Amino acid sequence: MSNVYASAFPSQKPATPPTDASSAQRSAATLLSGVGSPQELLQLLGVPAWGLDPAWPAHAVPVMRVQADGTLLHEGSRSGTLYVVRSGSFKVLRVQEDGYEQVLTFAQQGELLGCEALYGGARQSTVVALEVTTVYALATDELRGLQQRWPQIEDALCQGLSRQLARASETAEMMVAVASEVRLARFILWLAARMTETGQSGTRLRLRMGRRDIASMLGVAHETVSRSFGTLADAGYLRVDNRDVDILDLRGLQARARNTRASVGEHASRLAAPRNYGEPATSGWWTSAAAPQPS
Amino acid sequence: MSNVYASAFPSQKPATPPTDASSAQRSAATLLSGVGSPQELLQLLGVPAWGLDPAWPAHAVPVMRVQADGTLLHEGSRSGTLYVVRSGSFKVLRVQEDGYEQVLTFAQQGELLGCEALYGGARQSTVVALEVTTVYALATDELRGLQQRWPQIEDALCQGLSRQLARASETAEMMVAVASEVRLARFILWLAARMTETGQSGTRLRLRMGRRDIASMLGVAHETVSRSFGTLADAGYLRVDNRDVDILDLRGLQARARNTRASVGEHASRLAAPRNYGEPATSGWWTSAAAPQPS
DNA sequence: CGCGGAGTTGAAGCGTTTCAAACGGGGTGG
DNA sequence: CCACCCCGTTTGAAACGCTTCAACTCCGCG
Repeated sequence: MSNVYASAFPSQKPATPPTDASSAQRSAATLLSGVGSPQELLQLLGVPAWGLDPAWPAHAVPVMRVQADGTLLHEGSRSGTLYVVRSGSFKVLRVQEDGYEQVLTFAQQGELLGCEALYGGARQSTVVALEVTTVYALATDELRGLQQRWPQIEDALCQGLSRQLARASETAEMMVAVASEVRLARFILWLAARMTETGQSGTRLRLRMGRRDIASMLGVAHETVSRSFGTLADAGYLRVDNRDVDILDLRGLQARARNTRASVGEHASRLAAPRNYGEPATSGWWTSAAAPQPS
Repeated sequence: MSNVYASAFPSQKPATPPTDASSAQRSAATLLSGVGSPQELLQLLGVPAWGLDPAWPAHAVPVMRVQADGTLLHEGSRSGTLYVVRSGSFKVLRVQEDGYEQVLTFAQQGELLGCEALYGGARQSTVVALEVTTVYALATDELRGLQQRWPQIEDALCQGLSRQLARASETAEMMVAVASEVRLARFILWLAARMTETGQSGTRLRLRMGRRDIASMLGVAHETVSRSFGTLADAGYLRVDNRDVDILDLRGLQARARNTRASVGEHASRLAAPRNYGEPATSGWWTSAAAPQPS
């Protein structure tokens, strides 16, 4: 297997997989499990692999496998490797000084992990696999080489970074919402939107994370998450069976997710005057990236 | 003035300032106010301008001026311009469907604004100046040209993007904290850390934003922010006079900011075992980017 | 079979929200 | 120059919602 890897990156010293230092030491969760094509990588990043010679499969990108509950990245680690989720899902968290796990987001197919590596500092967050998972591993020094061979990678990465940033603001909106049911409703809609992005159902979700993780991300007690699930189910928006969730009434759920803190009345309307009032457009999905937004 | 601009970017059609479309139409808040040097731009982005010919001041980057309460970017706009804060400060927010302004973060010197432009979609957030402000304006199509002349810009931008991402996780930690005083304590520490980054005091802060904006970002009522300020002041951590805040007891404030939701006991310690327990290191500042973090 | 973890549900306490009123500063107009 | 108003900020009191502690069920696993 390591020969495959070595042939893909001849400039690299033999058998130096771009694994995260601390994760390799602490847990045997991450394994170099093969290689993938740069075409697939670009497609994962949302850039159609135009101009890439499809008959050039010789060069490959290392793929790593992470088992369930395995740690891909460790807070404080300094290795400069970037990961792109190929399959499965992760939770991204920060461990507080008192030991509390603050979940920041959940990552799915196509998402970038370990972006802080580019910044040069230490890793800001820990990344744990929620199930069996595979990721593309891109060591920053190898990135230079890749970029020279496939300039598209550069753009794809920038776009990926920018998209991660956009998602960060989405998660922020979930966490600061007032009522716990609103938080949960937004979370479900957010998950559903991400599902459809990767070609999955969009109304029938199988949660990969526990109530406790959801609660941590939403900033509420896990009992409250349970209760909120019950409330949303009683209202007819969802059908909930442990980690299986069906969205029964999408519009209703969206309406529930819209409710925010008591509006400042006309103060806000001064700035945002006759904007999308009464418009069904939500802040993501359904009218996701293609919303023409009347300017 | 426009000749200066035209000479800086001869490839550009004359008099096509890279202003955000909607902001230029809606408010006369943004004005092309001159040009700056790429050296300063790189320095702002945290990349020392090594290798840049300092005796090459002919080429310049357009600088825009935004008046207080002026809108730099409008949610939903599609123009692909990237901004770097040169002076002053902004609030970044999303306007909810019901008119409520959800503040996502505050941006200071050196920060990137409008990064979603790279992603190609519509703007995700509105950006409003909290005071008189100047920004560097980088139209994406001009970026290509800039990159060819100064390759450092590329790296600087990537690092900036990655740093913005790191900051997003910091803000997330503030917003999901449990008690309102903890949220506010973290906010103050976060602000102070950013102040020191730009060479300002670090213990003597002049808030540029109102209580309402702080409350929105922290996800609490603005009355609660006021009360929390009172509580932190009564505890001796701060001296608060309207928008002037002095940090009197930094360690105490840090301790107050550490308090999170009741820890899951030993569940969390299983994963993060003997990590920085008892270590004074906080999640930013004081031991900011240089913390060696025992691996 | 019994243990432990995940999820649900109940009841009590408390923190936050909400409504309300008052204070203070900065602006405008008389 | 003062009065006045507007708005940001502060403080009070009541109601609500969430957290917390607790008990209980269900399920997988040793």
